[in-house]
Amino acid sequence: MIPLVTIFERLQARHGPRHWWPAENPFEVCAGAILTQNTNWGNVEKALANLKAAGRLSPEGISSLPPDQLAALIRSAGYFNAKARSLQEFAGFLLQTAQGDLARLFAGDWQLLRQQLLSVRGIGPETADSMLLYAGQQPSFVVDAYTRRIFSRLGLVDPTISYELLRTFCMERLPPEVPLYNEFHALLVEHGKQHCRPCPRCGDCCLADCCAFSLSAPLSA
DNA sequence: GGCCAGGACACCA
DNA sequence: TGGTGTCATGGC
Repeated sequence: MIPLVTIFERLQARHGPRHWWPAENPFEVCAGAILTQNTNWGNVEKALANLKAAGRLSPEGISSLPPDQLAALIRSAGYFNAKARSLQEFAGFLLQTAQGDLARLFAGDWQLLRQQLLSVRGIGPETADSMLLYAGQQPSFVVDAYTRRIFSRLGLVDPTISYELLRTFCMERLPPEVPLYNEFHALLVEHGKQHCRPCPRCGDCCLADCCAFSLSAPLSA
């Protein structure tokens, strides 16, 4: 079994630093985490730009907007009715729990906060962990479809493994370091989006030992 | 025109 | 606990 740190190093060598999360402030990270659910990031950027232009990219701005108007602003992100509701649920939670102050929200026990976030309608495990890691700088590993696909292709886990089990698998094998978690997830997304194909020789992910030699080769090779 | 993209939830067995 | 349907736009 390839150590996760080795996979991380190969991803790093292949793709370089990813500089995640692409946002101007922690609240934008949280809004983006909701908007990007099962959606291309390019569509999310348009929705975020609309919210900014309307002066609504804040807990108060989102909370005070009629649902249909909020849905219209985030239309490009898809599932706009559901996501408008989720954004308002999160904004309400943030206002009620921490007076709209994310620094205050993340100041306490983050594992307790994770449970609270999971109780907010529209925030599932990946969204909660993205908020904790990228907005709150807490060592909560983010798992997504790419993580499951790549790790199962490498033979590390079963492809049907649950979110929580895969997250635990990762966190038990990595030191709880925010910069490492940040970069690892971002690299897995990048690898999954553009480059991860079954190896023509071994059938594994191209990060496998079989193909590790080729990591320095051009991406088109 | 079909497929996929940085999921979550309700409902059912 | 796990499987399935639904939510929906935009790029390729």
